[in-house]
Amino acid sequence: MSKPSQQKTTKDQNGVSVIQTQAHTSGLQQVPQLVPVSPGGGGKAMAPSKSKKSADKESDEYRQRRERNNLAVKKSRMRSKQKAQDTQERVNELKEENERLESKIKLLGKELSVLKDLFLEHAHNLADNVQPQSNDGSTTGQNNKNNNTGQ
Amino acid sequence: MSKPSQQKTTKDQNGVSVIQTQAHTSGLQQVPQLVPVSPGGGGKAMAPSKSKKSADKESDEYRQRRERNNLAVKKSRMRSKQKAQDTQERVNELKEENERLESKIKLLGKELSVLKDLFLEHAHNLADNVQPQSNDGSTTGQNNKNNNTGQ
DNA sequence: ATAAATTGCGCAATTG
DNA sequence: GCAATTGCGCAATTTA
Repeated sequence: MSKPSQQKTTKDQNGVSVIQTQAHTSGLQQVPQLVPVSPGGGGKAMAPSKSKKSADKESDEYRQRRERNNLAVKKSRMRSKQKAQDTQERVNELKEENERLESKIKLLGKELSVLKDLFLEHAHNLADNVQPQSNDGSTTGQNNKNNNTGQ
Repeated sequence: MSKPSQQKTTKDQNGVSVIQTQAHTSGLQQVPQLVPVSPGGGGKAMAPSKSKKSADKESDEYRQRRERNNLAVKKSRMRSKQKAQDTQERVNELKEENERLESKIKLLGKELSVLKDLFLEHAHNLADNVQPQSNDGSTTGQNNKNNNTGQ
C-alpha cells in the first residue's frame, strides 16, 4: 500500500524542518533558522519577500496547511491505533469462542460415545437373545469388542 | 504492553513546539505563550558555553546518540508494524478454525440425532413387544412420540 | 547511571 | 486543492 516512494535512508532528507521550535528541557538553544532554498540546481532566487503567494514559510497559508496536516496526522494515527486494538480484541474474542466450541465438541463426543455404547449393548442383547427366555436375571453380560473411540 | 505511562493527553508535553499553532476546531484561538520555566525549582542559568562536555549540539556525542536513537526508533516501529500484521493473521487463522469447529459440531449433532432416533425407535419397539412373538412380519409399527430436537 | 525501546509530535512527500 | 497515509527524525519517557 503506497510505495515508500524513493526515500532512501539518506539520513537527512530533512533539509530543514526545524523551524525554530525546539527549546526544551536542556535549556533551549539557539534557533536553527535556516532557509532551505533549493540546493544545487538552478535555484530560483526569490527574494525573501513574498514571491507569489508567500509559499515560503511563516506564510499564513503555510502555517495553516501545516496545522491542518498535523491534525489529520493525529487523527489518522489515532484511528490506526484503535484499529490495532480492535483487532487484538477480536483475537481474544475468537479465542474464547474457539474454546467454547471445543468444549461443545467434547461434550457431543461424549454423548455420542455413550449412545453408541448403549446401542452396541442392545444390539448384542438382541443377538444373544435370538431366542428369548431363561438366563435368569443377569443384565446380559457386557462384552467389550469395540472400544469405540471415534474421532 | 507497556503502560502508556502517565502521559496525559495534554496535548503538548513538548515544551514548546507550539509556535502559534493552536486554534482550530472550534475557532477560538489564543496565543500559546511559552511556559515560564520551572516554578519553584532552582533555575540554573548556565551559560551557553560548554556546560560540561559539550552536550549541546553538533557534539559528536549528540550526533551519535541521535543516530542510535533513530535506528532504535526504526526498529521499534518495524516490530510494531509486524506485530500488528501478525495479529491480523491470527484473526484470520482463528476465524478459519472457528468455522472448522462449527462444521464439526454440526456433524456431531447430526450423528447424535440419528443415533437418538434409532434408539428411541428401538425403545418403542421393545415397549410394544412387551410380549414377543407372533404379529407376523410387520416391522413393528413406527411410532413417533418424541421428535427429539435437542437443544 | 546508561543504553535501548517506546511514544507523541511535527514535517514533508505521496496518495486518493 | 485537500484530507489521509506514511516514512522519518527529534526529544521526552520508560524499560531493562
